[in-house]
Amino acid sequence: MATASTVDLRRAILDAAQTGVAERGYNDLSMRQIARAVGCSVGTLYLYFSSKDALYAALVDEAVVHLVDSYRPAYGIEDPVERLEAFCRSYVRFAMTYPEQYKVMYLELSLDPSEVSPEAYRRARKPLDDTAGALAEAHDRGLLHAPDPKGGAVFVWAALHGMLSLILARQVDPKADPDRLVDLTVRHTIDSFRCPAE
Amino acid sequence: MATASTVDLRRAILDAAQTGVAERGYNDLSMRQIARAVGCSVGTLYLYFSSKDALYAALVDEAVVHLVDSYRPAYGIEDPVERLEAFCRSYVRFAMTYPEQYKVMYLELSLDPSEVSPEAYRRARKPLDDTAGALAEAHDRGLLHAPDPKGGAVFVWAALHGMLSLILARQVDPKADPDRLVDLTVRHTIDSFRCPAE
DNA sequence: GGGCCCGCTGAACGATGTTCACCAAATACG
DNA sequence: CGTATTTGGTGAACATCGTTCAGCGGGCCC
Repeated sequence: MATASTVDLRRAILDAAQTGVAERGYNDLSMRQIARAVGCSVGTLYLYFSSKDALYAALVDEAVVHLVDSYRPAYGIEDPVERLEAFCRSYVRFAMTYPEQYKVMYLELSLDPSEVSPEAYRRARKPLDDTAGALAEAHDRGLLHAPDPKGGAVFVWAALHGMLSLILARQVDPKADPDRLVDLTVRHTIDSFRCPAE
Repeated sequence: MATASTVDLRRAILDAAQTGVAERGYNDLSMRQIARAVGCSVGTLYLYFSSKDALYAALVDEAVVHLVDSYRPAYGIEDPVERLEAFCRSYVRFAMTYPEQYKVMYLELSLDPSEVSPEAYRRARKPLDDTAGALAEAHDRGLLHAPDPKGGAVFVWAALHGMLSLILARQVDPKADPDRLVDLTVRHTIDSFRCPAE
């Protein structure tokens, strides 16, 4: 139980940081607040994470795992276009459901990229590879026109991420319904591969 | 010359903040550093700007003016599709040339939206309206298929902004050439309005 | 010339992330 | 069993941050 309590402490720190970030955002969440929520001292946090950014990076790690997990049901879809759409909807649903994690992952500029672990970086690229795979399959079957699946996947990512970040940063017209906007974006993005114009 | 020196001081503060943000980014630029660069005291900064965020918002104001100005040459282009492409290229060129201003404008989440002035907000929407106008004109002439120009313009914005923010946040593969990526994005985005599939 | 006002100062305040000398309990060893 | 060592945790202290405010000096009006 001795070692169990230490691993539980690490878990407790992550949980407290998680809820704190969700409530107050990264910048307005201090290490002292986390320590108080956990019930330990500030110095203890640095026994488990080398810095606030490192703790943040660990949060990103877990968020990425959740995102990748949410892709799993879509793997069973046989039609590559429908699978692609399912990927897109998983992505936007994740961003809309866990906006703070999403901001942490892709929006927060203060996070030093060297802080995120290489495994996390590799994991984070899986959704992109899956998207490229669906695009390639759809192209081969003549369902979509995507001669460059890798570049196409980056475009899909950029389009979805762009709309999501505009919404999350409250840059778009507040009168517009966010869900409708992302829905239009998903459809328009997929439709953009339907024409052979490119 | 008395009043001239005060207005020059405001100008000097803005310039120092500008270069400081470009060199170090917003978070790592302190008011004391700005004051030292200007050659005045910290307190003086607060005589001209009520807070660091307000100073930041003034920087955003000027960046928006520059962005809108960069759109001007494109107004002369008669063909709406070419005009639309010119708008897109102005947008991405601005973001790639002044990445810190661009981050300030659309990426920085810590900036309270209430801090940016209403005029700046209105100005910032002009590029969006111009894009929607070009889309509507192209649709009417049968050159593009954009039955919802306003929504289409938001999509264009989101696609460009998405790719730009991914590049600026160093999320995309560093091996890829950024200029080629944005070029592909611009073309693919415009082409997405070429097919009547939607 | 004396009073006033205005632009400016910089020390001070609370809060931040981070470090480090200390400590207590548990484990290892003779 | 007693002592030494390691382990995990503490919280005061440090530098720095954004922000405030009592005070200062020099030009303007009466």
